[in-house]
Amino acid sequence: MSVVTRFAPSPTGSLHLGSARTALFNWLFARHHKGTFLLRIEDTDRKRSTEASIKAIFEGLQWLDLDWDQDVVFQCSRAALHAAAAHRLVEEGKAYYCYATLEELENMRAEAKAKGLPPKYNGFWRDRSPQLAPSGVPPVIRLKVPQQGETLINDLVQGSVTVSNTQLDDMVLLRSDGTPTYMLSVVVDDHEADVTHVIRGGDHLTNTFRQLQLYEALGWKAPQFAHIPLIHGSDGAKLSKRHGAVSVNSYRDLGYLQEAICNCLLRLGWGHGDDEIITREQAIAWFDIDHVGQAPARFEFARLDHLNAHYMRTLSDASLLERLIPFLTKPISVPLSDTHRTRLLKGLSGLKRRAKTLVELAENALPYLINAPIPYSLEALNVLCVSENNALIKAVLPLLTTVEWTHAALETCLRTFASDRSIGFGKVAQPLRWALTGCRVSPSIFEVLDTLGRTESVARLKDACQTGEHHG
RNA sequence: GUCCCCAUCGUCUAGAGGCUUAGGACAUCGCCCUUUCAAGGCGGCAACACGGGUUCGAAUCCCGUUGGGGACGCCA
Repeated sequence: MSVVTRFAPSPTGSLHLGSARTALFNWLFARHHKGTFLLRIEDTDRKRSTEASIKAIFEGLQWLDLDWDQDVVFQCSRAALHAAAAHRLVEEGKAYYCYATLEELENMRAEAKAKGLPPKYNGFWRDRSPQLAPSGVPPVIRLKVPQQGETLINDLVQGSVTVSNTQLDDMVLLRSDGTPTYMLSVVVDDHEADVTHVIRGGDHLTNTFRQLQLYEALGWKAPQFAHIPLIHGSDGAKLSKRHGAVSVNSYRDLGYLQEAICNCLLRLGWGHGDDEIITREQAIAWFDIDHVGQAPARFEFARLDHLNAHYMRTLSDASLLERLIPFLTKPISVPLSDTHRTRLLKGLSGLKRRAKTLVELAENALPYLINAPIPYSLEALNVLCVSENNALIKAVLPLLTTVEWTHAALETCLRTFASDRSIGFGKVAQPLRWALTGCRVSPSIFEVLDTLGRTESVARLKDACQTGEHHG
């Protein structure tokens, strides 16, 4: 039988990093086995589901390049089918109407807890005749879960996990307003879609005991389960909003590449020998759940930064530029002109080695995106107004008007200039750097000159001399 | 409170009883390169949580302890 996996997020927020990894694992498993990867939006909680979340989830998945097969299924559109399953179980005597109020339930749990028992519904209406139902209380439908024996999960990641059925309570299948709960919908929909492998976060492990009971009651074969360990923050607790950026969309806005995010997520809880940089193709070829670890993994930025820097460096300049453009318009707040685009493309190879994120890259690119006269910070002015520096720049200027404008020629010219005066090259380069970029650090000075071009470079240097004199 | 799960360098991991003096990567530290900052190269520091078994032999199997995490909704 061909593999069918699914990613089934609830649209109550943007795509969480942990959910993204779940999606990635499901996607990879399906692609590896040449199976099917489905997307289902679990919007049975009408109060908390939002259009914005649905949009964010689609965006996130598309950005990560995780494509799904077949149409998206919106779970609430199938509510009638779910309700029918619940009513069938009532008819078969496997489920029943329960009239307990919210207050009563709260009391039951408190009472059980006080006695050192698991906090659960006590089965009050399990064997009572509905004739005794109080008037005006709309009932829920609960599953009759056997109270003897135990339930076993043969989990593909966690191994066999057993729980005593006394821990399980008669869960609600249909709410008093007639809408299905997650427990019911998930089972019905996974069954209808012929899902073969349910790969999801470890926080669902205990739900699986309940869902297994439901499969049993409905007389359906349960899929295989694989509960992957959760992603934790640097403090060891389940990754959540208080750890800072948590949605994939926010990582995109922080300037991370989808390749880096996927590679990073893939290596959280899974490994393939000594391989660290793993392409999409390799991931598909190598990924399988038997190598997924059982321990939760901490997410830390350092690794993501490193991977991101790597992927930025290896991307072609042309495609990196395309990804960089959305980050550029912010600081310069004007559309990219052709001159700037050409300049940037030329300077990108030196720039991309010096940044961890697109945001950082955009910041460093700023000197290429402005024209003389460029703004000088107080720190820059302090360098430029030193008379030796000013004189040095003045002395270099005539050379620059005649030298052949190539990286190699510029290098020869400036190095000769320095050695003729018996000064270290740094003494020449650093004032020039301040004058040309307004910054303490930049790519190689020859590269900066080459990238800016003769006209712009000379203009900046002339302006720097004037500005320096003025402040001196 | 009840139940379930987990445990190799600071972090992510390799490890399927002898191939292990426990390997790689990130981070960190040092050196080289060098016009700044990076990148790159070379090297250093650094782990099998603890205690019992099983076995000729255990990071690997079993039990316990400790520590961490997760779940206990008419949320998903």
